[in-house]
This record gives sequence, structure tokens and C-alpha cells, in this order.
Amino acid sequence: MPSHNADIAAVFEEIANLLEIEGANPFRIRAYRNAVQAIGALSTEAYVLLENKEDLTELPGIGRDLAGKIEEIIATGHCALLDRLQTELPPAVTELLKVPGLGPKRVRHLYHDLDVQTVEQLYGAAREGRIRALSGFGEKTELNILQAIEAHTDQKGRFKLAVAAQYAEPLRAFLADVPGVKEAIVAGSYRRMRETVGDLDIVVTAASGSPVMERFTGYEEVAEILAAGSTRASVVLKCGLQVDLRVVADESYGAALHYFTGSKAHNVAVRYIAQKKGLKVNEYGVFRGKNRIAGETEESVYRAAGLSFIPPELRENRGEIDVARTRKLPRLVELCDLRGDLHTHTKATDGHNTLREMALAGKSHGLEYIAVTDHSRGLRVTRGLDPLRLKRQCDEIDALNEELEGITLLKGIEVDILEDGTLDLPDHVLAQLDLVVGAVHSKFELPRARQTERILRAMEHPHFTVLAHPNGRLIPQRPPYDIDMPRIIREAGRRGCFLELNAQPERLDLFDIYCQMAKEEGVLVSINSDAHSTFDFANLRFGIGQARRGWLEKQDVLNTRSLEELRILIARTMQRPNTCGPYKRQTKPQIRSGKNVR
DNA sequence: GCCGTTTTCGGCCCGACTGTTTTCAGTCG
Repeated sequence: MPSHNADIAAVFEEIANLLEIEGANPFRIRAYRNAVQAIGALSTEAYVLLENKEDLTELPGIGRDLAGKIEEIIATGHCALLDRLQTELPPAVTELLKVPGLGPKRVRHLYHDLDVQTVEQLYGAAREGRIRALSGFGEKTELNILQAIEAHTDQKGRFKLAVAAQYAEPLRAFLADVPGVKEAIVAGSYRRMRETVGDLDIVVTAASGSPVMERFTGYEEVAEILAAGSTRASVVLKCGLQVDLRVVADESYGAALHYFTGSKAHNVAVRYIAQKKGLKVNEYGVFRGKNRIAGETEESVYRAAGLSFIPPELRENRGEIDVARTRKLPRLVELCDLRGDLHTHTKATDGHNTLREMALAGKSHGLEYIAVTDHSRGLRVTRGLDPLRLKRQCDEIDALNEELEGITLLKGIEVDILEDGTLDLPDHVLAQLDLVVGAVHSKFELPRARQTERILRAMEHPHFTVLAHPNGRLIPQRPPYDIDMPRIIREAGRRGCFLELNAQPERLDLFDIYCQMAKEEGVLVSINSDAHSTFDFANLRFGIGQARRGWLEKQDVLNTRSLEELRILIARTMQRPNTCGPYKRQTKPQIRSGKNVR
């Protein structure tokens, strides 16, 4: 089995870590880290590119040397450089880099002088007071290491976006209320709508002398103050979430917001471009010499660099800068573009509300139609529907549609895709429905080839409409199942069916890079709440965030269509007659134009 | 180790805070 892109990226990541501890040229280390990012963003397996005789040096940040190493890893499963580095340094030593406060220099010191190789050994050395004796270390550093390890072991890691929001919004409001504060905004990965966030970055503009720092460190949710200067402070909340606050003057608002929204790779690329124009970009503004020429708004920062405004969700240095140069960035889909929701549940299975309650809640969220897609009989824990109960539900929907105004219920099912790729209900039953949403709910551990074939076979079913939560991951407890997603996307394009972007905060599935791929293949994506209660429609905003990260525009999203248009598209997919002509496939958008900017 | 409308060599983003130091190295974002 050839190495997958994730395996290659892991090798390069490990090489970068070990080189760093060895004290190698920092730019060489950065080259490996850039390669990790480049390979992670690839829409095709590198071994497939090689089979197709593609030139890997065309990839951003991949030159002759790294291309050779990729070939080596694919051919042999090994990388000689990594093997050599691991004879010089024990592999576990890179784990020490994860301890906050420890960087490569200190890790090297600890290994060479105290033979510390693992976090356990580090903890022991700190408790025995052996670290303070090293030059460059002291009592305080030793204590910080102890505390960091203790905090690390019971730390929950990254927070789901929706959970982070529960802490971020009240804290932002609290800071906005401090006298002298003009703007307060949560930046960082939260603003970029990443599916999980490691910490919160908050930018505040305030008049000098404002008590904002004092109020921040005194916030009642603060458990620990990590650092507190005059313009920047870091705390850990009781829930374990770290929050970094930055205070700047009004005229630096845009520059600071840009800086703290990131991503780091995006910022580096923007500063590099500015530098070529003789400019310097920092969190205070854009400068030519000592003159500030921009910085009061983010738009002004981009303008100074010769770029159009780049929405936060795109700022990952995945080609957005090249496109911003040409002023052809996509007009990203917005929450208000959604006209329907094609995946919801009711009390009939594992939902909490009635048909009527769900319909009214959907309407109150501005939706014009919602598909009722309760589970099928195979999913016994949810009391999934058999043909008889489904028929009864359909009758209820018909009756309700007669009565309701401003919202239409569609008759659907979330049918189980069985292990062999068949669907959990008979064809003649599925044929009666408005749409069929198919999903995998069992046998997550099938090998890649079988899992992929299972889904492809299901998609071939004439009544199959939408593939729900295609990767099956649950943040943080379940990784995605092992499938050939690029192939599934291509086949969905050929077959003419749709892919779901499930907006539940623990799913957010399709992932962003697959949204991009779906767009390239002309496959429409349906952003669905998978609501199990009336409250869950609010999750659609997280789905929109993920879709925007995947460069999706209104026309790339199935449920931005009117009900009439939707019915036409579904009719085509379900291979039923319709009188409104074929759906015209889009031309492929070119969203990855050439190399990324370094 | 990568890259090139100034370049195939010599660049490669920028600043705050802490702790250990007596002016700065290390880490972080």
C-alpha cells in the first residue's frame, strides 16, 4: 500500500521537529513545515500524481529535494533523513516540544544535559529540582514546567467552535463594556471559523489609560494569568480555554485585527508581499519607512499590499493571495442565502420535537422548506422507521403541508447504507419520497477499499439523493472513516448526486478542502443542520462557516435554490422524469492558481 | 530547503513578554 499524503506530511513534520531540536537552519525547518501544509492541502494523493507522471515540484513549497523525498517515502515507506535523525535523537524527544514554554533550544538542553527524553522524565527532573541548576533555566522556569505538565495532562485540547463560542461571546461583551473601549472582537481561528479552536485571540481598541487589562485579568472566569503586560495579556479560563488579549489604538484596529486573525501562514505571505513593495506590516499598521500608510481597517492593509479584501475564512495561504491579486475572489455563501434544510429529525425517531414544531422553527429561521429525514429501521437505537411508519409520517406531512403557510415539508429519509452498499428500505418505498439522504452508521472500521465501494454502490442507487456526513467523524471522539474521498466526489459528479455539509458542531463534514474539491467537480453541496430539535437550526451558521472555508459560493450550494428549482435538480438525480430541462453543470472554477505565496 | 519582473545566490515576517540575565535569549502568537 503506498503512503498516503497524511503519512508523508507526518514524516516531514517529524523531520522539522528533530531538525529544530538539532538547531538546523531555521529556513530549512520552515521549508519542511511549509511542505506539511502543502501536502495537507492536496486534493489528490501524491502517489496518484506520480502515477500520472505529474511534476511534484509544481506544488507550492516543493522543490527538487522535497519532491525526491516524497517519491522516496512512497516507494520505500521510509525517509533516510528521518531514519538518520532518529539515530541521533530519540523520537520521543519531540513530544517535549508540546509542553508550553519549551521550545527547541530548551529541549536540546534538557536532553543533552539531563538526558530527559520524555514528558515523564521531564516531570521527574522538575520535581527533583534538577532543572533549575541548568544554565539559562531558573527556579521560575522549573515551576512553570511543572505547572505546564500538570495542566497539560488534564487539558482537553482544542475546543469545538460552538463550545468556544459559548465562552467567547460573553467575554467579548464584557470587554466591550469597559470604559474607554471602542471595539472588541474575537479574532484568530475562531474568526476564521475553524472547526476547533485552540485558544481565543481578542483584539480591543481603547484609549490609553483604559482599565481594560485590569478588567480582563479580573474577569470572574479567569483561573490563571499566564502573562500580563501593558498591551497584551494571556489567561486561562476555568474551562481550560486560553485567551490572549491585545489592546491597540484606534488607528491600528485593522492591522491588529488582520494580524491576530491569522492564519500565521497567511500573515507571513502578506507581509512578504508588502516587503517586496518596500513596506513593513505589523500589528500597528502598514509602514513605508516611519510613515504609516494604512492600518485603520483590514481593507486598507490589503489595499496597501495590492490585494482585494480576503474574507477571514479563506486566510490559510491555500491560494487565496494569488486570487486576491487578480481581484477574482469568490463571493462566499452567507447564512441568509439558505432557503431550506434537507436533513432534520423528529420525535418519530431520535429527534425531540414534532413535525409541526420543526416546521415552525425552520420557518422562524427564515427557511422556506425543510426535509424530514428520520432514520430508517436498521438504526434500532433510534427506533428507525419501517415502511409502515414511514408511510404514516408521509401522510402526516401531506396533511400538515395543506395547513402550513410559508414553509413546506419534504418527505425524506436518512436511510442506512448497509455494509454491502445496499439501502435499508425497499426501492418502491424510497420511490415514494421527495428525497433520499443516505448515511453510514455502522461498520466504521472497514478497510478503505471496501468502505469506499460501499458508499459508491449506495450512490448508484436510482433514488439516492444526498450523501450525509460523508466522512463520519465526530469531534473529538471519532476520526473520519477511511475512504477515498476524492474518488467519491468525482463519482458524485458523474452520478449527479449531492454531498452534505453537516452543520452539527461535532461533525462539520464535508471538510473544507473537500468542499473545494466538490466545487471543482461541479458537485453541489447541501448545508444541513441534521437538527434533532428546534434549537439545532442555529447550527447552520457553523455549516456556513465551513462552507466559506471551502470557497463555496451561493450557486455551489444546493439548498440556496428555490423549492421549485430544488425539485428539478432532485428529479434529475433520482432519475425521474421532469419537464424543465437538464441541470446545466458549471464549468470548473480555477481556485488553486499556481503556487502559494511564501 | 525554496525561490526569482532586483536575484541561480542571498534572501527568507514581526513584535511582546518572561526569566535569567546585567543587555538578551527563548518562546509565543
